[in-house]
Amino acid sequence: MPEITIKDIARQCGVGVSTVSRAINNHPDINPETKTMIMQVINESGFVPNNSARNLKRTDAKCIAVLVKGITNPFFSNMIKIIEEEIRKKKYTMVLQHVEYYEDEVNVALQLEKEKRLRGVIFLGGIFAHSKEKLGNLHIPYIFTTIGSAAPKSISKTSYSNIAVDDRKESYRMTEYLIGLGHRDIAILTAESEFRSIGQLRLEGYREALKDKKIPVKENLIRSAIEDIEHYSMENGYLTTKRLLEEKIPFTAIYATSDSLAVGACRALKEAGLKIPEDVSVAGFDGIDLGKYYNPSITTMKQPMEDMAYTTIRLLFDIISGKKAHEHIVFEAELIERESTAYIAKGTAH
Amino acid sequence: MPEITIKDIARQCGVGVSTVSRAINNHPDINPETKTMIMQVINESGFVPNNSARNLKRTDAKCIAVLVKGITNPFFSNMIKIIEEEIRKKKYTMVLQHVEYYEDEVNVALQLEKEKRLRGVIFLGGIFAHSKEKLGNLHIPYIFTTIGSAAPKSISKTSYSNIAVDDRKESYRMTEYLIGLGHRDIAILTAESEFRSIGQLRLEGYREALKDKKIPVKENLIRSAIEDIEHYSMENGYLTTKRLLEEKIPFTAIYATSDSLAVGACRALKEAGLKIPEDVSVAGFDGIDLGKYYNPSITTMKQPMEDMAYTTIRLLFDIISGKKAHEHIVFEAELIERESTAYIAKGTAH
DNA sequence: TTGTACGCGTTATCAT
DNA sequence: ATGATAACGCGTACAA
Repeated sequence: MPEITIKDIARQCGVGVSTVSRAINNHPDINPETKTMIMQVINESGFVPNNSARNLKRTDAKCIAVLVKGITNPFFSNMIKIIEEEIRKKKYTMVLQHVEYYEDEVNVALQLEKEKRLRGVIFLGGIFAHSKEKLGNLHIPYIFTTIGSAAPKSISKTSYSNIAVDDRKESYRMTEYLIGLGHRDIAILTAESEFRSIGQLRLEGYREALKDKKIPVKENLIRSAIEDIEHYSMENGYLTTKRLLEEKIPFTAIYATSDSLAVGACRALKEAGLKIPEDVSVAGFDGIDLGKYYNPSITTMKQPMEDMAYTTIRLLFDIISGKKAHEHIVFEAELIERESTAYIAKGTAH
Repeated sequence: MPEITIKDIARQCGVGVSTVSRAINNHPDINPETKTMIMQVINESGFVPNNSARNLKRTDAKCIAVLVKGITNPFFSNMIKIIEEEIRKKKYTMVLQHVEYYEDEVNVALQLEKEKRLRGVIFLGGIFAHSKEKLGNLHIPYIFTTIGSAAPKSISKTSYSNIAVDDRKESYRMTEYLIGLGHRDIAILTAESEFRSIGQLRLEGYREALKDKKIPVKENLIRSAIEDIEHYSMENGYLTTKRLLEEKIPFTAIYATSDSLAVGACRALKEAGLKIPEDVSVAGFDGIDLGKYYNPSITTMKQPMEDMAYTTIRLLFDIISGKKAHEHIVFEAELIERESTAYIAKGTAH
């Protein structure tokens, strides 16, 4: 198949390649007539400039990469939309890449930096477990958003930005809230066992809250998600809760560390003939849309996704333009009480 | 910042660039010792080959592009996972791109074909409304999956593959099912007004079924999704249903043309004090996980996503290797009866 | 087994 | 306003 290039167009138009290039790239120094003529020929021929060659040569790519850890997380969808829109407004382009759980997002960023002449990188999700050396090779500004905020101390805080809620604290608050409703046997559905992962931070918050309230932590109420299936999924919440019920360990509330897990938990409870919140209270985390529309609607700790998204992209642009230095911003989450939680009914324990 | 290139590595190692290239690309003609030496230097230096330059030179990219229309559709997530896995198994790489609703996915494919030396393209979602000329410029095999199956006649069926359910027929079946339950006033929640879109095909099936059963179509029971928000979203189902209720048009069933819409509808009904399915039956379409975990679980027309995904990627590889010609496969959907639908209660109409 | 030199398609520089 | 030409970083004949 004969790949059609800028040279072919130039020949067909009887002009030099530079003129064609000028036409394509909206350069000022070109006769409008020549330009329309060239554009016409291009449209007819179906010529598409080779992006690899462009990126190879170009100095000003005006491109920002967004790397998302995991693909099925609905939590990020809205954030990405906002970020994309802002990037478009600035006449930049965005390259969105999903990174598998086992892939190293920094490697991907390193690649993209060279390939696309990136101006900045946004990491969405994942764990901050990157070596200083590797990050040192990333010569452009990068921001971690929605990532367990505790980064290794060896990495200078001035070399990157971080935007997240305080997962430990907010998890503490949610646990405290459930305790306040009279619950003492609170099962927690958690995912991710990696050190400093969001899952672990939330678990720590739970432990601390119980400890502070002098409620003994029952290890058999701490349930890790099943490994082989998507961690933060409804299915995982469902299966984990089912197992919990089968083991007949008494509890009066379930604190799921994500709303998807909470949904699955609700279903399992319902199938077991338990009423929410009369028999069992269920709380989630994140504040995705679904929680609002679920039945019962689900009490959750809502992360200010829109705010976080806007802040992320604006901060990145400010850093790129030299207006700001790196920042580490902690957002407050909002406890939204909905139908799925209530005061404990006396004498019940399932 | 001094971009480090293959030349720097070569100089540092005291070898020629080709030797470094051979080391990077696992070529056979290289002394193992030289290779390890070079790789060591590379690792220390943090050198990352420039992908643009590579793609520019390379002839055998072994890369397949997956273009997804719209980003927040959970329906595609599972399909993408399967496709990605199969691609990995074949030692190919996958490039996943989300295409906005207003963007032209064929343009994106055209770009990528040149940029990444693609071997094939998979289009997920969207509408088949592409000009013959443009598609003619795509010199590699491409498959449309989950796209309204009625393509313009001007395009030869031998030039592309298509994998989908028969949206009109399956929509007909769903409507028929609801009619079979005794419903006559069936509101339909639909999205997309574009000709030949999935939304329109499903609407056509609805109309036909009513017509065949001699039930007059009430135009005010046909509700289009609100334009400015995500079409197939829970929010849209919720708001649309709310409006429907406010208008006090009597109906005993809602057929939502996607499960997300159905979820929103359920919530709106519940808030209005209506019971599902006692007062109103609700049916969805697609068969996403959520329908199973929702409360009530939602009757749906399940598309065989896994099958469709496997078939798509296998067919593509067969076409690439010359084993097969293009195919047009229609899958059967499966009507899954769940808790949200039931026989009509006599004398009720809301 | 290794090194030299050319070219991939484009943009930028410098003439004209 | 336009054209010739030198890079961009890499892979690969081809020569050594």
